[in-house]
Amino acid sequence: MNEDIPGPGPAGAADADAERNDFIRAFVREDVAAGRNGGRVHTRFPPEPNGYLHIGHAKAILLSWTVAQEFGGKFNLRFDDTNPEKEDVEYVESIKTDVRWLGADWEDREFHASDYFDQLYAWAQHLIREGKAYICSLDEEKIRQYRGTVTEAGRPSPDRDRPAPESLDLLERMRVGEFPEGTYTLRAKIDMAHPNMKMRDPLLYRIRRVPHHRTGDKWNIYPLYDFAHGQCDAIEGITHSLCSLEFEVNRPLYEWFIDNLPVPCRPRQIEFARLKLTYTVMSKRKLLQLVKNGHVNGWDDPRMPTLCGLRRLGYTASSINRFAERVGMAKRDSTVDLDLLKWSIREELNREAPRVMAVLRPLKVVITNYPEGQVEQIVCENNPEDPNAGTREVPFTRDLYIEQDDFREDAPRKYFRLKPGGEVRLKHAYFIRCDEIVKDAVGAVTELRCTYDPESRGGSSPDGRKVQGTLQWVSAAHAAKVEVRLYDNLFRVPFPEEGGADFLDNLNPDSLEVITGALVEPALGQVAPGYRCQFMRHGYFFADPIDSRPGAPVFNRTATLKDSWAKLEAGGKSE
RNA sequence: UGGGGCGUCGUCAAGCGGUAAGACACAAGGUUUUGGUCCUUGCAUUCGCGGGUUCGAAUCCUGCCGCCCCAACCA
Repeated sequence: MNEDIPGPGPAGAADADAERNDFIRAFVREDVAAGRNGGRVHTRFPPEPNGYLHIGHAKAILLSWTVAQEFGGKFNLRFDDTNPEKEDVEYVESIKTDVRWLGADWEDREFHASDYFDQLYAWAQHLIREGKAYICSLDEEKIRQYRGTVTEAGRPSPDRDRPAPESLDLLERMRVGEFPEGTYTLRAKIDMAHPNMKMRDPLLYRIRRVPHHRTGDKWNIYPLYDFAHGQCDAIEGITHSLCSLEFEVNRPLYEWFIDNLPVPCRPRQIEFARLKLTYTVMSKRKLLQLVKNGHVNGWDDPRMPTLCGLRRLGYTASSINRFAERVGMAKRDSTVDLDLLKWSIREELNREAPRVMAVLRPLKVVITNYPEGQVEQIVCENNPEDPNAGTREVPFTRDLYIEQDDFREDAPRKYFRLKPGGEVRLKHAYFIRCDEIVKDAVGAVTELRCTYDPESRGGSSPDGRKVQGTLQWVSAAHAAKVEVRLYDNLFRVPFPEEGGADFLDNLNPDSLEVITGALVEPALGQVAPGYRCQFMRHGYFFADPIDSRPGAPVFNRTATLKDSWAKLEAGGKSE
């Protein structure tokens, strides 16, 4: 790496957390105090390997992980792979990468629900022998009809009292593949009139004559979520099974299995509100649609709320940890303001990211009274927030570029930047005054002819005169040309589906602007992928790990800086 | 409308009978060689609504109202 350039930004480890308190931790504390499960705490994150993890999963992962940490317990990663039709190994690796990136450590405890298929099958047989499960021959449509509705009780299946030996035999034959899909199911015998629909003889196994990504063609039947989840928890010695609110209605069933099976442990399920964010969508189905329809460039497109997308945008794991902490934990359906997420990365990068100068839309400036051919090395501080960040040298010459936005021929009263006859400071360098505007045939400004004050070297004048504006700049002869990608919110409205709208209709057409001719200070052209910095007065940027090439980094805008000038002007208060 | 859950600032979220934390956002000042950061100040006389209990309620009781989840051989 070029020595002129300050070191890379923060890599992103989770930082030590302040004391947290929420209803889940209160329950756990209670359980530990009461000595339940021997006072152990053991949590797990159970993703289904059918998609990429998003920021909502981060909240769940970090909850289980930090709870385990705080109570001196353990944390497992378990793939909930009971539906071979939807799941694939493709997703397993990305999920592991993302969980690891967040800092959650499952050590050697990576499990799969499919690891327990034999045990689950044995427990299914156990239930049949106990008279608590039976093979049902109703088809899908009939099962639905017999189940009743939320206001009417269901009716018992005609097979409800099938003798255990017969059910046992049928189950075995289902397993070995004697029957086509849909012909039989295994159901628990609970209560067809139960007010909780989940308790009306729920299905335990269905026939699926498809290979599984881990067990191959060993099985022709696969357990359903309810029959797998709690038992898997119990097998792993999980004490606290933390999941989102929609599983609240499944809890009585979860407990029914724990109560009726000789399981080795008594896990407790506790539900919390899943994370929703403004200006985005979170469901796997919709994210998949964005990818499949080409609205974004893949799961790791920096506009996606996926963890790989956020990582590629330039978010650090520590900023996401802090975000999750700040969001809090409760049971209320809620939608967090995207600004809170953005703030979590800005706050960190403000502290740690080196400042550099970049001109996104260049406007030529010639310093007419500066000697031609002269090159001065200007000393620039790397980070005003960090005295230890040191300095670097940036070349200054007669021909420079500044930002087009930083010059205005007809400037409003509160415009502090360069205007005809006006004076500004070039950051760390000199005061310059605009003397002359050069325009092309159609009247567009192509060049500014300015004079500098040699006495103002370093950016301040001995006579104490003040300038209101400070601009970043680059030397025309030395600047490196790079590609910059300006990312903005994926959707143009906070609630893309509000009022029954199709979320695709609310995509933000300006969510990505690619700038190919940005000019940056010379050393920045040699930066390694993954480099983080602040482009002064623009925002925080991240050298894209995928599209950057040696000597040709591509910079993704992670977050903008707050822009109170834009706000002023938009509010019509700039006069 | 059968069951389950939830309603505290624009958005999250503390509070658990003793008189409304904090964060983000927002607003107004100050500092500033980033119109960034930072600092100061402001921002719920009120806790979905109505009754009741109490010396005292966001917290207890009660009746409404609203929102979410459950009728996949998905998780």
